Amino acid sequence: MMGITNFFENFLKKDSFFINKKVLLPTYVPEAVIYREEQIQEAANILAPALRMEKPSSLFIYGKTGTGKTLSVKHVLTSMCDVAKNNQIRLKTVYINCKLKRVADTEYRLIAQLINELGEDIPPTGLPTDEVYTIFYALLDKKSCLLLLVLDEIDQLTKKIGDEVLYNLTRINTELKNSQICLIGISNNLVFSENLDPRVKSSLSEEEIIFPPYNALQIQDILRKRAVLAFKEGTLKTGVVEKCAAFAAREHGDVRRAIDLLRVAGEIAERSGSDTIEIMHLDEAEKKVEADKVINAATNQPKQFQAVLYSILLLSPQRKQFFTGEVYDIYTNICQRGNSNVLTQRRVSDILAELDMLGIINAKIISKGRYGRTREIALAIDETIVLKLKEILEKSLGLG
DNA sequence: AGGTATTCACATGAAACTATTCTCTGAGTTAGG
DNA sequence: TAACTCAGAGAATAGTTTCATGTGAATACCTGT
Repeated sequence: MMGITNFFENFLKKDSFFINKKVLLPTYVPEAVIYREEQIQEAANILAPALRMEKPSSLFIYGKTGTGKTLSVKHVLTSMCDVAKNNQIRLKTVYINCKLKRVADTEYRLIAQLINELGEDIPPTGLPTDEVYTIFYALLDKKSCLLLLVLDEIDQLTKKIGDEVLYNLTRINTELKNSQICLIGISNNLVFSENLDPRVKSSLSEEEIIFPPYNALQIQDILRKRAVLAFKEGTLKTGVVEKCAAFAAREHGDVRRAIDLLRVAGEIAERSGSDTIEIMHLDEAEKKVEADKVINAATNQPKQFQAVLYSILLLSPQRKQFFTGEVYDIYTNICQRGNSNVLTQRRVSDILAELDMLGIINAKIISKGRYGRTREIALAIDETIVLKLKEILEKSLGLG
């Protein structure tokens, strides 16, 4: 009893070396966006007509994850909103992330979310989709404003439900009397528009901006800027920022990851009772971030999915690589043992593809000639994670 | 030997089905006038 | 008669099944030398 109280006392007394941890969270929007001035200016040029209530060209933004796309767009939009407010311009901006599960990842939910943003409530299900459209039209027209609609991770949306939604959204303008809508799409996928309906493509990507990855030096600068705000002076050992940046630069310049890494390193250092953040903590953070990612992905999946993953884990210590059929056999066994029903091989094949996407396995389709065509599967995660993951899955699946 | 043709073991696609969650509608019921 | 309840029809969605078609190359099967 005393021990734990002491712990809390000490915890309070020993002031944290975080000044403001929020700065390192992905939701943080910094005052200034550095190394993106060019792109921001270009976007501003394209969107500026909106302030005169003229519909700007629709805009498409490409770039890998963590290259500042979302941040830059948000930055531009907030300043536009400020100006609009000062000058009583009826400009509205809506930002929607299409990847968010149960928020905007289907046609119905996307429109429902839009209606929500305009300040109206809509039931989560039960209504026909075209009725939702009608409500949206009416609502938007009533507002008589210019709407700048940002669809983040738009590639995820079209991959899942096709491009009909986008077509409908671009067509809206011809139906509206008092309002206009301007689409701004953000995509991680550089060849996204290739497999789009040509009608949609032409009306959606009138203008395009490409965000190149940051290089290591730029990442360093960005990290330092944040670190100054987040940590007390002198808590960050030299070399930590450099290593963090180098690591991110290797991974196509993903700053978000780098910042995340820095935060986790800080947390680990704090918990271990150290006064400074060492490179050692960074290494540990790297492992933890990776492990968390995998474990999160796995636990959020349905039972059957977990069963497939579990059979792969069982199979992997014996052999470096194996094939779909072998996984399926083991999986069938597990299901029978766990008394759950067995999925078809067709479905398992899809699950394997998903596991590949999540980066938990490496699957390559190979042909073994006379002996068929199949996926060559290898586990892509660290040994230490495997044990942990195995435990979690066993518990979740109710296996002894 | 050299060239086709087969054939395996899945992959990949499309459509359709199932269970669940939710709304809306309208018939039947209730309570009050 | 107005308000209330409650079953049933209809939607959206996730997860899956069914049916159909595709596919790369190691082997089997020819062919002519």
